[in-house]
Amino acid sequence: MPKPSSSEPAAGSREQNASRKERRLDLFRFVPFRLSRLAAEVSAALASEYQERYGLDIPEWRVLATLGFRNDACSAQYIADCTRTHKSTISRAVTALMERQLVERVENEEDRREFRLRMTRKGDALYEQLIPRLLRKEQEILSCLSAREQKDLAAMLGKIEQSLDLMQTSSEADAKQAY
Amino acid sequence: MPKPSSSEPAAGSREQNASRKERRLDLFRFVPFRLSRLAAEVSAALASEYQERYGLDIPEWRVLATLGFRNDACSAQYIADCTRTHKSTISRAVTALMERQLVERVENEEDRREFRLRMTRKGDALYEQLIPRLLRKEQEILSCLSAREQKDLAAMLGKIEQSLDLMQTSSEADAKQAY
DNA sequence: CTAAGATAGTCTCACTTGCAACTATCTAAA
DNA sequence: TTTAGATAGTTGCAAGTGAGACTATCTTAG
Repeated sequence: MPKPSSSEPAAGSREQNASRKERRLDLFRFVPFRLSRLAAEVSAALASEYQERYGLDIPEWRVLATLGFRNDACSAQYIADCTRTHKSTISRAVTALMERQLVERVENEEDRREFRLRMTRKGDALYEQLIPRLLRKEQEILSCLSAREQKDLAAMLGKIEQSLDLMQTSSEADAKQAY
Repeated sequence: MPKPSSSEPAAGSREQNASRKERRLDLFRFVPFRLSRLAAEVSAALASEYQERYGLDIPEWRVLATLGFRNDACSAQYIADCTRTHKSTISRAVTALMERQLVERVENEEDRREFRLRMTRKGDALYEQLIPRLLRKEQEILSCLSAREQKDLAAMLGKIEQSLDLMQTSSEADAKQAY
């Protein structure tokens, strides 16, 4: 990966450098870009586990991950909210998973608009095979950090996540309060 | 955002909980997922700046960011490598930016396969308007962290980035060594 | 009870983007 | 020099995804 040289060849006085500080932006130090690129690379690193080996795409994996972590069945909308994935994407993922008989759904007698989703035995088996691989991969990626750093990183991600939640629009906040 | 309850209702002995630790995965504690979601949200938060206000999409912004940080012109391929964006995506972004006369390109006499790209005066003006807004937004997002934490976060991102580089395939590593 | 509005899930459409083929050009080796 | 392979950039195509319309159902206000 090439990196634009940070040592700019004598292109101005120190005074200009000071003002440039606000007028130029080093993409490689810009946290939003770094996050986006890092997330893409980490996703790609994990894809080999759930895509190549198990034929799952990201939305499908998110459905399984949500169902697998919960003991009880839940609705597609709930999964969409949890994972911040559009409901149409979740709908397609659920359809694909049902065709592969990894997930099943039953009508909810109390609210017949929604379905209760849960993993089948087959889905459970796949899930239990997949999870250790993913956790191992995660550890592999984080192994460059000490245990202390990993904990700190998790805490900082948490703070930013929380802060972003607060920055959401009120309509989204209302939607969330429904839970 | 609903969060699956972490306090699982007495579903097994302590022994089972210990083994479950490896068989279940809490999406909300799974760093790859958190990164992906966080990156998406941060991107969305920035989009209002460069999309709504300046009509730029992400690839276009990445082209401008790379050109703006460098003093000299560079090739489309270089931008693709820097930003880890596919060359076809960069190609389309450059076309759009040229149509808006924000970027211009000149033939490279030394290698007539490639073009040297640089911002026009108009592109520079837009860039200088945009950058302070984006930096302010970044600070806003990171303001929930102390200066110390921000520095630590940057350092940790750096470590993971570096570690992922090492995890790449040899063909990619070769490509990088060309620089 | 009825009507209006909210919500769950599906489906169509449009857009974005990666892949891969293609052209043009460069490089290296026979 | 010639030829094979690599590289820069463009473009057609296909897959994935979000927006929003739509149906069915639920909720609430009158």
